[in-house]
Amino acid sequence: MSLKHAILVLLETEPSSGYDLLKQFKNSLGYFWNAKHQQIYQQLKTLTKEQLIACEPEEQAGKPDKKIYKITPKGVDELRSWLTEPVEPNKINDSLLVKLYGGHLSSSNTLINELQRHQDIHQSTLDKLLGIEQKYLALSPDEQDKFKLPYLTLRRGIIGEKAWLDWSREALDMIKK
Amino acid sequence: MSLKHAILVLLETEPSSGYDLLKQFKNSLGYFWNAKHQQIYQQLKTLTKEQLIACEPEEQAGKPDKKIYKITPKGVDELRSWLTEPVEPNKINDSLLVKLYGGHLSSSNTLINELQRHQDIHQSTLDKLLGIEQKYLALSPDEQDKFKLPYLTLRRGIIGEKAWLDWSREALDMIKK
DNA sequence: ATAAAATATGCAAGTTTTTGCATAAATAAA
DNA sequence: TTTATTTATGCAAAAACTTGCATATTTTAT
Repeated sequence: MSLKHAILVLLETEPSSGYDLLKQFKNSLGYFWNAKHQQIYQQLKTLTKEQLIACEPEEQAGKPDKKIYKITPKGVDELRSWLTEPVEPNKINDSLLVKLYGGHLSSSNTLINELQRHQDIHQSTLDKLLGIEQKYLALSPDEQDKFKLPYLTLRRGIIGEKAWLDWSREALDMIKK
Repeated sequence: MSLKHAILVLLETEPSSGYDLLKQFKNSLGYFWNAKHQQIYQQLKTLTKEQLIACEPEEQAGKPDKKIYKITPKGVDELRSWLTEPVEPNKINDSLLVKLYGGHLSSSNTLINELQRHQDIHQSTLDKLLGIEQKYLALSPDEQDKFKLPYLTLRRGIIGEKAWLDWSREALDMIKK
């Protein structure tokens, strides 16, 4: 339900194409929002119909044309109003934990391999986020202040990934023992 | 897609009714799986059709009748095979972080209240999980070993909630400053 | 005594998300 | 130089999930 608002928030910061949004989710914001390209394009269509965003085509040298979307005043109103409403805490559905929970039907090697595979993924996500943090910390105090809130969300990603890795080390130790 | 497997895993441990499963998700397993009652009842119907589970009605004194589902041998096969396949890392869609990211359109008081509201929820989830952990730690070494894997998933819940609370304290400090 | 919450299940309709297919040019890698 | 990846968008169908409604008894709280 709030892919809608995730998109509005991003477009409020900067007009973007569907593909731009996709890349943002994939490359930097994946620790708090994920969506497939079809979902994004569909939602952009819906939001355009609702007049919360507007589209302007942009020609590009060489590359295929982009459709740049920007938020409308009506969209900003909608966003402001959504921001005042309470949101539900995040719903978690974690297949890996389901696997572990039922892991006695599997071999410990299978479990260990799967855990290590996920560990690698989380480690590289953490590295990426720490890289982004370094860029933030290199900004002037003024600019840091400007991006304070996005930075807080980045911190959530970093702390969350570190916790995941702490847990996975504990888990591997316990399974191996 | 793996509500199916979440249910199979739980039924493999213990035959249950839809309502039992719902309570398990709500009361103890919510840190790794969440589902509404309609979703569970629908899935139980589907799984019965696929003959992965079977249903036996149970009369209860006083209370409405229960339908107790148990996993079939075919269901165990399906589960075993699923357990060997890699799963995707957990997809995260966190509306609270979307709100924070776009929080400059809102007042810091609104943000602070919302954060504190979530903090309370997470704190009480953590307390609940720590309570469950105490019960586990009071078991005999033999029994502890038997429930080692479910315990690992509980640890994930505990570590995850603690990390969330650490982050939220940091976030509140930064917003208030 | 009455109201609310918990126990227990389900249909129907709607919304959201995923999967499969499809196109097309540019750039980077083998 | 051929192949794979990246850039860029979209339709249609299927699957998954949510919301609204509906019922009926029991237990707990006021």
